[in-house]
Amino acid sequence: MVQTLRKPEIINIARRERLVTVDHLVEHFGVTPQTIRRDLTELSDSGQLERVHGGAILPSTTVNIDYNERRKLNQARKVDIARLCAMQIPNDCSVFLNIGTTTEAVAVELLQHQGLLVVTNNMNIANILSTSTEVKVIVTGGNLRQSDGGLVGDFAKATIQQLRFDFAVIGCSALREDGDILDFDVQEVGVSKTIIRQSDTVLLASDSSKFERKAPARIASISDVDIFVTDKGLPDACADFCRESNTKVLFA
Amino acid sequence: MVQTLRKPEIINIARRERLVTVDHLVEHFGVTPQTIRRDLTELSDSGQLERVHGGAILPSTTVNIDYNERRKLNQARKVDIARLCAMQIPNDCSVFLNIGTTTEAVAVELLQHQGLLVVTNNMNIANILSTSTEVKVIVTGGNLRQSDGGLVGDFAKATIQQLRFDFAVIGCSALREDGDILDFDVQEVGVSKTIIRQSDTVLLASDSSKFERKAPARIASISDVDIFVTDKGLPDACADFCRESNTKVLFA
DNA sequence: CTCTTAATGTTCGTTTATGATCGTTTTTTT
DNA sequence: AAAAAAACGATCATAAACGAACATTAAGAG
Repeated sequence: MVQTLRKPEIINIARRERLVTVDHLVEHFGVTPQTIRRDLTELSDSGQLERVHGGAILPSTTVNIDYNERRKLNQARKVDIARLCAMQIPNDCSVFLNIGTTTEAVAVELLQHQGLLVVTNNMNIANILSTSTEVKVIVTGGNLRQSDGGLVGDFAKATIQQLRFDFAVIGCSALREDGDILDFDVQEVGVSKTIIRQSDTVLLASDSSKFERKAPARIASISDVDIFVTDKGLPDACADFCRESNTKVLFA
Repeated sequence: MVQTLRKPEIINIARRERLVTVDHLVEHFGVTPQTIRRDLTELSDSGQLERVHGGAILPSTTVNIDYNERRKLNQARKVDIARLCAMQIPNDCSVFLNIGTTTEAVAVELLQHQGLLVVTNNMNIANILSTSTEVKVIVTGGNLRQSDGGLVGDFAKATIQQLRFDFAVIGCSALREDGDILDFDVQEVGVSKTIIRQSDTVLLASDSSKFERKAPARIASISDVDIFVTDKGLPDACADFCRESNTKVLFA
């Protein structure tokens, strides 16, 4: 006897609302705060939730620790960008989400959507969305990259080539002010290019700190993107480039 | 109403409601709490439900369960079977692991191996093995099945068809004494057949309780399998069948 | 009809979950 | 920075749920 009947429901609510409060759960289940606290403590001990004062939140879902550290860095900004991204996507359509912490944040936001078909080459995203009954998930095949849970290589490309998407949300490792979108992994480039080709509307989700980073492989240009969702701090040179190339820019 | 009629109904209710309570079932069937408890205990023993105080819930897979649950799994026969399976597999070779909690247990054992290439259509297995630097993982594509993290459908099949494996470890939902290997999901059948065709040595990992369960789809016959790893309690009829069809049987 | 067997009900001692109390820690307000 | 309020965890008492053993009932076989 390890779990109580309430725990699965608590996790469900947490996934839907991103956060549960003791008060809210007390009312929902008709038990005392003490009982709810016990539940949350146990869920936290087993790693299913993360305890905060007054309630609990979803834990970070990650593959390895370095990666975990990295994702904490710009999390607040990322969630804002992700939310704005998710707002561009209607219900009942097909979406591709590729590798990257920002796209993972988008996946969390998409849990609120209905009737989606999400295709992804990111194991973390598949894990996140597998909790929803409203989202159908297709995983591309591929070589599993330990560092970030990405699926890369020919199998991924082959699967994507057989599909078309209403929307694609892509992340990147680095950006240049002249509009180049860059990635660390040469293998990932082929996949990203294919995604762009197969999608009606391409969203690039990236915070402006990416302009300060370097990466070797060129995926595409921002001019190939329909909507660029970022935060304030976009370099002027790049803003000009977006205007010229008719790429819509949204600031979170 | 007899027991055999109650159990499927209980599972139905559990699938619909996510959880069942003893009280609710007592009222629903008009029997005593003790009877319901007996039903739930048996459903829990056969792995179809997970028992909690006051009722039962749908079982969770290995990925997101806490350490104590994992230890409980360790006590089960599954781990013995898994260990014996892993012992049949040398270092530096290619292995396919398909859907099932037993194959997940095999994946845990394979963490000790070196130089493996593991291909899988099971998200949980990919998650487990992604922690190892000694194991290279390829994930087949496919539709993500929420219930067990399985990847099924044509994408999975297409990926597998392009590969060959030194070893394949397959699990199943049910077994018949005449040697038929059965699965719940018709989609999974095509995948399993393909796996068997592409593999030099096929291991079937299944505890003998599977003989007490039923499933609609026929994957293959035990005669198509090279090594059958199970526990004591193999029905005589099946043991005879294995001898005739030249399938090696190993008891954990 | 009786005998056998399996399912269900009954009883009872044990275990588990819950709620109440209280001193401590954290957060918010002043 | 201090005070007040809220949330917290530990502890204990109680009621509910539990499993085991035994009794009863129903169904089928001879």
